[in-house]
Amino acid sequence: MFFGEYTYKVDEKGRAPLPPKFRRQMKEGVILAKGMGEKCIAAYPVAEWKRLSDSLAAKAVTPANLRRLNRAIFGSAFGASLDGQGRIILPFSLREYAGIGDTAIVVGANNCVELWSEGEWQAEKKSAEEQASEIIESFGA
Amino acid sequence: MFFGEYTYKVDEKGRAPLPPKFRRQMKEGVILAKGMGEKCIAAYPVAEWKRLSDSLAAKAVTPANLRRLNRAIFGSAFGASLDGQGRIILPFSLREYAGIGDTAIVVGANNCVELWSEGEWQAEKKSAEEQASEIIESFGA
DNA sequence: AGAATTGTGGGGAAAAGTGGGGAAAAAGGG
DNA sequence: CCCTTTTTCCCCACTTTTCCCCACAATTCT
Repeated sequence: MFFGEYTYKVDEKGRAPLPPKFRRQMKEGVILAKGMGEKCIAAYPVAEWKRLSDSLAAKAVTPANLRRLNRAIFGSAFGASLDGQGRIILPFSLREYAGIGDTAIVVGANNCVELWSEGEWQAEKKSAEEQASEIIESFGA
Repeated sequence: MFFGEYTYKVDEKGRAPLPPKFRRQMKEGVILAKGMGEKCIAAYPVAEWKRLSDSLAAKAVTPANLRRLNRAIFGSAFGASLDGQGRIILPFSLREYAGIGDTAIVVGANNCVELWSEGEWQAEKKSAEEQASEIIESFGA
C-alpha cells in the first residue's frame, strides 16, 4: 500500500528518488508506464503489474483484441530497478509525456506510485479532491 | 473509541502529544489526513483507516473514478508513529492546513482523533453543539 | 508525602537527499 | 574486425534532515 505525497529533484541523469517507505515494496523491481488517461508516470511493483496485466488480458475476447492490448500495455512499459540510493531512472520519453522537468511529485495511490510534474499535479489534485468529497458527501464515509 | 478534549503544546519540531488514554489504540501506527471539509487534522489508527478507505474505494464506479479517489485519499495521507513519549510529528503541510501554531486541541471523535487550532476549534465546537442539540431535540435522545 | 506517570524540551546518531566520478558496456566508424 | 566514442550503470561522498533517546519539571495517584 502506497500513500503520501513527496517532492523530489530529478537530476541531470533523469534519476528520481523514491520515498524510503516505498522502497521495500519496490525492491523486486518496478514497471514504469504512462499513466492511463492522466499525464503522469505510473510505477508498479512487478507483482502488482503482473496481476493487473493478467486481469486485463482475461478480458480481451478475441486474439486480435488481445494482441492490441498487449502492444498498448507492454509497448509503453519500461522495467526499472532502484539504485543503491533508492532512485529509479525515468526514461526520457516518459518524462516528456508527463512534462516532468527537474522536479517530480511522487504520489502514493494505493496500489501504485505516480510521478507528476508540479503543474499537472496541482490541477489533478484539485479535481480529485473535489470528486472525493462528492462521493463522501453523497454516500457517507 | 476516542473521546474527550485535551490541550497540548506543539514544539518547534512539530511534535504533539496524544492523551495517554489514546496511546494504546494508536500503538500500531497512525494515519494522518486532512479533516474532510473541516480545517483540522484527522488521525486514524491504521486498522480503522483501512476500513474506511476500502469502503470508500468500493463506491467508485469507473476505473478512472477509482484512480482519482485513490489519489485524493492516499495521496494526502501521512503515516506516523508514536515516539517514546507518546507524541506524533505533524507534517508542516497539515499544520498549515489546520492553522495549528504552537498549541493544538486534541479531540476524541469516536473512531478517530482530531487536532485543531484553538481558533478553529472554538468556532467548530459552538456550531457543533448547536447542531447536536437540534438533532437530539428532533429525534429524542 | 512519596512514587510513578505525564508534559515539554533538546542533543546526538542514523538515515535520507543530492550530486558527481569512473568503470563497464554498447554503439558507431574506419 | 578492431578501435574509438558515447552511453549506461554502479559506487562514493557530502550535506541536510529525520528520528530516537535522554533529561528535567510538573502533575497525578496511591
